[in-house]
Amino acid sequence: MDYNFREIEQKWRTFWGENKTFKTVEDLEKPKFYVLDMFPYPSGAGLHVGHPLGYIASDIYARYKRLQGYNVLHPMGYDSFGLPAEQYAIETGQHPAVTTEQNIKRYRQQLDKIGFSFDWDREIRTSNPDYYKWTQWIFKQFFNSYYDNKADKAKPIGELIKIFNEKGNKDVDTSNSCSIVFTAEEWRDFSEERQQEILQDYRLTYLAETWVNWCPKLGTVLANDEVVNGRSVRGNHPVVQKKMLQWSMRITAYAERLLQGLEQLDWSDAIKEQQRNWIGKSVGASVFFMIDGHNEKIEVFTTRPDTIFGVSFMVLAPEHLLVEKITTSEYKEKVTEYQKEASLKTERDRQANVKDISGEFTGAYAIHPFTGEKIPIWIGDYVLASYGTGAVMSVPCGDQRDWDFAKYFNLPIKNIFKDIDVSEGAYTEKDSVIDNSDFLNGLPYKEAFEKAIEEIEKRGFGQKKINYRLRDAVFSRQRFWGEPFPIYYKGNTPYVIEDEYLPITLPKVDKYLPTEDGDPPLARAKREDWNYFNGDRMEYNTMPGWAGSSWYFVRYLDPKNDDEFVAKDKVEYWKNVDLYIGGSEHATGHLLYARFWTKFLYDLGYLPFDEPFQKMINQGMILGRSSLAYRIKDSNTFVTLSKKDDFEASAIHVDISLVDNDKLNVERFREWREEYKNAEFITEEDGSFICGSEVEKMSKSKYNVENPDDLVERFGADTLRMYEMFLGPLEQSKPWDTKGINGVHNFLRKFWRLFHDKEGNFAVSEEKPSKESLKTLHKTIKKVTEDLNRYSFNTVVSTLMICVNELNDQKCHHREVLEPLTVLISPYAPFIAEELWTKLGHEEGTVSQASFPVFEEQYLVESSHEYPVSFNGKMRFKLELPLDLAPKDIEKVILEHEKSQKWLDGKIPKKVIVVPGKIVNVVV
RNA sequence: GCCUGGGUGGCGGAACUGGUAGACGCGCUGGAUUCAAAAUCCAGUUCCGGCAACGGAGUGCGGGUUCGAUUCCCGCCCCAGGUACCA
Repeated sequence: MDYNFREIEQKWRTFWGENKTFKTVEDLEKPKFYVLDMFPYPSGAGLHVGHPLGYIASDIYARYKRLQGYNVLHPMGYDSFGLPAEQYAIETGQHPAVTTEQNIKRYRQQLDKIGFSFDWDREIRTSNPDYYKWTQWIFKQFFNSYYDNKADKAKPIGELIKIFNEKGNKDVDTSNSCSIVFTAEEWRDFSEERQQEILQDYRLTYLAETWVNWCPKLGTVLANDEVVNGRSVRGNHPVVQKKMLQWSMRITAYAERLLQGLEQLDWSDAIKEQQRNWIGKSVGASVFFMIDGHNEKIEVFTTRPDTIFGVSFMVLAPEHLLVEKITTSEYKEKVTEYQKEASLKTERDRQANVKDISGEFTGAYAIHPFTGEKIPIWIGDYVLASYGTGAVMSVPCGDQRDWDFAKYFNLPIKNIFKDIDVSEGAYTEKDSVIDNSDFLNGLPYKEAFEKAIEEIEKRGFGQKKINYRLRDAVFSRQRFWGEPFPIYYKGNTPYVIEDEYLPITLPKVDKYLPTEDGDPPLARAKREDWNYFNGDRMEYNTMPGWAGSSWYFVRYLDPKNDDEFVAKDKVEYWKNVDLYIGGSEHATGHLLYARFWTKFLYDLGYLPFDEPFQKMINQGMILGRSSLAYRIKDSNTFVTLSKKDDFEASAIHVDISLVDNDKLNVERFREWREEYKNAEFITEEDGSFICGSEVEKMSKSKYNVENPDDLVERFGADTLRMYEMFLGPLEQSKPWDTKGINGVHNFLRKFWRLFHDKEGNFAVSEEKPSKESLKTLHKTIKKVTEDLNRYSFNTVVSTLMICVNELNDQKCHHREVLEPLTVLISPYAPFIAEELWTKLGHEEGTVSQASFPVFEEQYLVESSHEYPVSFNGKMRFKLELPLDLAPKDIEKVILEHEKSQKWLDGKIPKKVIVVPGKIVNVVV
């Protein structure tokens, strides 16, 4: 019997499904291992060959760990709230739940074909009320918590209220946005509404007026990472700035812990660095400058307090609140004009004109805190209102932007660096010695930095300060297809809904669009459409896409629990994810938010770990290889690749199924589309038409998409799995090439043939295999184990190929070799392995319950080694020598060898290096 | 600009801690089988010279350390991803 992969794969797919082979239960006897994929959004387009890449790798690893005796948790689910389903609903009136359900069905079918060992009993969907009940519950925990800076953790808001009642807010050290100070008496006298308003400033999720990225076309707010170059990532629509009352998450309270936590994670440097940059910690000082003739001061943030004596002017952002107050009448007109211009500029324009220097003098002066000098105050749009305090102390000798500004407006440039020339530009290195700076003179950077802060604090015009670029995360979306908030309003005051009424399910609406007043779609629901209603109105916003994905990895541990988001004993057993595989595009979104929520739930004692994903691998993208035909301008004539430069021709994407090895099937091309029916061709000399090619993203519009279903049908899932791994290192982006899949398919057939005779009968020998075959086997076990341990999935495939090639040459058909080899290959090619495992006589279990073979040194012991002999580092010949030969004797044998004579050419070698068991190098 | 990766045959890639560069696969060339094709099998395939034995060059470029460098160090070029008036 030949290798009938279709029959075999169908058989085992059914078997695994019926027997729930990969169902996982807690087992305290076994060590746990949690392997997780980033769960997909089930889009209508289905999967292309790039999607399963990460899933295949994680599945291989999950199967490998299982064979090693671990209790492996390997679940899958769907991030099923999202914009595409909603857009489709707007267009067709179809409820997003319906389309989502259909898409999930299709995803499941495609996934099942590939033979993943997921425990489908643990499947979750973020849009399922059983699931989002707990997303709402977690939101409530954020609402009911504040951040205690002293304890460096979140605590119940009740504790804070108690403190307010007893002592007011004077001494509390929290992460907050409260700008007033009150006593206990005052607190108690506040109205309920006022108290709630103040508490908002302390809660870890709170309502606040915020500048948001508003996308008019999508009718929603977008997160910063959903906007690129002033346009929405989804749909590429323009995005403008708008002020709205929004729910926010106080992620800034966790900035330092999110930064520190990275140290202990086994993630790529690139991702860690991205998160570090995103958090953007800078250490410096906050300094106050009095304004001459006003009872006002300007607060600036600087990372270079050591250069404070170099300040020769100040610049405020055009939007800065003090500008109105301090501008003198003489300069009023110009300043107002400049402010107007700046406000009209979009963020994009400001970025595009980095080189254009602009600004206006306000007519006002600040007083230098140390020297008492009068410093002119300017406004300029290179200072951003949204960062720091929106004001800078300008030190032209130490900052290039300040230097440029000073040069342009002819402002003084005071040099405070010893022996450094600043006439051509600012000196931004930190290796100089301070000069011209009173008490800082003669100090190097680090000492001057500390000394400056010390003096600033001592004299009371500022303090050391740490600034973060990270902003609180906006948590409201004006969409329908998301989690409703567990919130109702009395007047303008929000109240959370009691646990017993959760989940608050999505109400029925007549349309999925905003109302005429611009309220979100949920405002369309009538009172009776809600499964719970209280107060004057319900919250109309829904949660953002990242809400459900910020904690889903926990729900897999206990997916059906209706009393808790996860049971204590389950989370104690499984803990966090040991291996997480997914794309790197989530670096500053999902991966940051999930870490934030985990730390928060850890603070409240709900989770026994504070980092969700211990080890992460980011798989690269599989790119498509597009085929291009060149059409001569204004004609229907196409020209073959080698002659295209003789014409004025433009490239047209051709469906890759019409092209074989760059050769276009001209007949089928004519049939492909009506417009090419009468196409003419200028061919190569041999009459063939050759296409050009380009490596780019897989997309329908480029006709370069390969569908995994087709490949499974033609070659089998085992072949597809192995080939995707064989393409190259997992993390790397690489082009897809369907041609190469044959090589892997042939390998599996060769492997199958080791177990069968010429007639196709199962024929495995019970005799003792040769020493050589055992050596091949154990060499392979060793390499495969090592490679899997370092996640080198591609080289494992090569190793297995080499092994099968060698066994084939050795005519090895022995059980003692083939049985362990079957287990070895099973993580990659589970279907064929199951079939052969059964044939080998294991009727009882499946190969997934076998034990991973362990390599034995004894089979690899060599008595001799083929020494490469180099002369001056260049390998010239090889010589087989016993391994127990002493280096001195090796040297002797080599030098006396006839081939050496030629290279020595009568000369005496200067030096002979013998590395026993490795190489010999002769220096002439 | 800054940060993080990376640059090896016609292509994807291998070489894990400095020790035979190009494993494995694709493609290509030749041969066997076949009426023919597909499939399969065998041989060859880094480049240059040579029928060959063999010789020379060679891991983006230039330099260095070393008996020996794809691997380590210095300078530069190019590609990909991220990020940006962040004070």
